[in-house]
Amino acid sequence: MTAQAESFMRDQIAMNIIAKPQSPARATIKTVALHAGVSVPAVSKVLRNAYGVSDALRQKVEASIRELDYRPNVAARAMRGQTFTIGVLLVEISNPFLQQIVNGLQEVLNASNYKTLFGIGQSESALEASLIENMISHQMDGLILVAPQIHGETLAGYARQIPMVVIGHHEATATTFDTVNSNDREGAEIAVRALIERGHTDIAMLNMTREDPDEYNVDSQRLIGYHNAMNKAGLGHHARVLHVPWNMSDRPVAIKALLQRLDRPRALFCWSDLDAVRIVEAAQELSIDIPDELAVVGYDNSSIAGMAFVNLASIDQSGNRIGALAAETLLSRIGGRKSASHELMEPRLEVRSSLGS
Amino acid sequence: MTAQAESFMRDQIAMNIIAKPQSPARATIKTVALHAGVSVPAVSKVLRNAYGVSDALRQKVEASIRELDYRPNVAARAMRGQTFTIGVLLVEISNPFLQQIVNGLQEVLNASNYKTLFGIGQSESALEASLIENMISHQMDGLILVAPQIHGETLAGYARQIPMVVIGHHEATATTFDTVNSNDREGAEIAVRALIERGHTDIAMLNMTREDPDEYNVDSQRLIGYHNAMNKAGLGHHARVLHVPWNMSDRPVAIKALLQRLDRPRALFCWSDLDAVRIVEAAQELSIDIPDELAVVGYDNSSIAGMAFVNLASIDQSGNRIGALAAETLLSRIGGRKSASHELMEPRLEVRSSLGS
DNA sequence: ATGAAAGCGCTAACAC
DNA sequence: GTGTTAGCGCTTTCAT
Repeated sequence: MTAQAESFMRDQIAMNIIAKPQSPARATIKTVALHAGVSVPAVSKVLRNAYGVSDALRQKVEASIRELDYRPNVAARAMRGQTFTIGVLLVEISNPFLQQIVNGLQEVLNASNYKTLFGIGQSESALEASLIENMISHQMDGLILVAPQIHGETLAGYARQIPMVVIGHHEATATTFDTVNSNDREGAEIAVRALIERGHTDIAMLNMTREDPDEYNVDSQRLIGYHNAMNKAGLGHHARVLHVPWNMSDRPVAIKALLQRLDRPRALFCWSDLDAVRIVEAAQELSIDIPDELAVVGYDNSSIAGMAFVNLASIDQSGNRIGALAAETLLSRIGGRKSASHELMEPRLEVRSSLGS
Repeated sequence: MTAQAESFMRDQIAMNIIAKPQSPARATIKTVALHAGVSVPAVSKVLRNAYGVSDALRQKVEASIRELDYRPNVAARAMRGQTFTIGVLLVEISNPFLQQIVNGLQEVLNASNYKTLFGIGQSESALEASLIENMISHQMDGLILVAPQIHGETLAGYARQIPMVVIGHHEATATTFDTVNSNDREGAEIAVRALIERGHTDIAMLNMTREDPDEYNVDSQRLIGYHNAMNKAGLGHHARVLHVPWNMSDRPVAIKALLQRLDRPRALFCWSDLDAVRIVEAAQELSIDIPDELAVVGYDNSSIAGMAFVNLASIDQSGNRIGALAAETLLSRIGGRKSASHELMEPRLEVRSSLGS
């Protein structure tokens, strides 16, 4: 083999090493334009159903798109126009109620032109903020925040940069973003009233613990509702709020300890089924009869509440509808609506044996 | 007021109307360069810690970045370099086991430079495919797919376009992407063996139903493990596989019907706690004693399995570790690793009363 | 060590 | 109706 031939071979091998792994370079709008024998902007117009394209041109372009299996590059689009991507920030994902909301969101969004990407905040506001900024930086077309742990002013700052709808944040005075909520104050009142109607007076609330509570949070609203109901019934002096540390692992233990206290209440309204179910479990282990020795009402009417061995009365806030409405609200805002929309859905009580009679 | 002054005022007002709503135009790399009195590429190099920047220049640029609160535009970056964004596709989110995986993933990814965005497939392969393509189109730096309902060949096609790790897909022969799995075959064998050791011979399996089963799916692997264990014990002729339609709403009803059949088995291995818990519930409603009349073993050792009123024996596959390992594997592949990595974690049985003795 | 110039894939403004 | 030109914010040669 001559020196030239050897050199040629080496080049061939090198080219293969470089060229092989990268698949047959994805088609761009340029490739399509070339293939269809038209200009690049012409293709762009077809893609966006823009005004002023002849049928003939559209046919040609669409044929080329199919043949080349072309799909527009979202990243490039992001620099000039829309990305057709909606960002959703979830506070966390273990609470089954949030899954209802996600289902409602997807139902509406998947039927639209938009794709949905989720960020999961792990209940940490710093992580939430960085995810929101990342979504804005990705030039997403709109944001839905679910129960964010972020202050109202900061949210308003984000809303100036991107169309935004917030779920689980009771700030009906916000002008730059929309909100969709369940009436958490009313939900709590319904629960406590149901206990009062059944003759209870020693009714405590088991609430979530937060480092930095905020009037806009759902748990603050439920707390207000609890106090309202107690006061209205003249039981204000009996009001008691219990807390357990917000830590997944030892939470069940802390909840059990609560029931072992001498001053255990006769009735309990829990901010979430997550805790209410643990109460039911602990009561069974401690041979405390529900509802005769302890009446319990939870919140969210999660699927486990309805199971035969739990039978937990609970406030139902139909997360599916909340999610679907939030998605529709965002789409209408992206569509150009400027005035803020603040929706409040009414919750209802799902009566079950833990409530007593 | 003079005509000129009036005109001037109108202009001012108009400018405000236009200028006010859009917030103080986000700083770009150009703004920073101007502010620091350096070139645009210089700023870019500082951002990427690139080689060859003097300390003096770095100081100046970093000061300007802080002062202007500059954050690079991911969309623009996507066109030339990295996005520092990882995409995760989840088959769905209601199964608590998937939440363990998400926790494991986030633990590793949040400690890295990468941000994580999730797609939720709603158990529909068409939606999954469109989400994956969207993520590729966003020029994400890598993908983690969790239990995708997509065929191996299609996955290989995606893997040619982006670094990829797949969880819950038993294709150890794949060369273009990595996999991380629990040994589902072994898990099923452990469960069935535990029942056999306790004297059972009439052991059925309750499996997931799929339109289009695939040897690579976890449920197929568990089915194989079930048959292996039965055959090894000489019980092959007793093997029976039960199914219920994969539909969230009437699934509990179908499961209850299963226990009302005359040929109800004496022991049951369930592909998931999701179904096993419903079995426990139905048994209680039908006054079928667990474990004396029906022994049950579930899969995933979800938190509900351990609750006092359920007490369900279950196979534990430590989703946290699977998620964390998958994230590490992806980072190493993004880092340049070319050879495929296929990890198999060993599951274990969590013994509880539903197993009998 | 630093900057000038080119270009990623797409869309918008304006000719023709 | 269609093509030409310019430019989004960033990274990457390649001079100097």
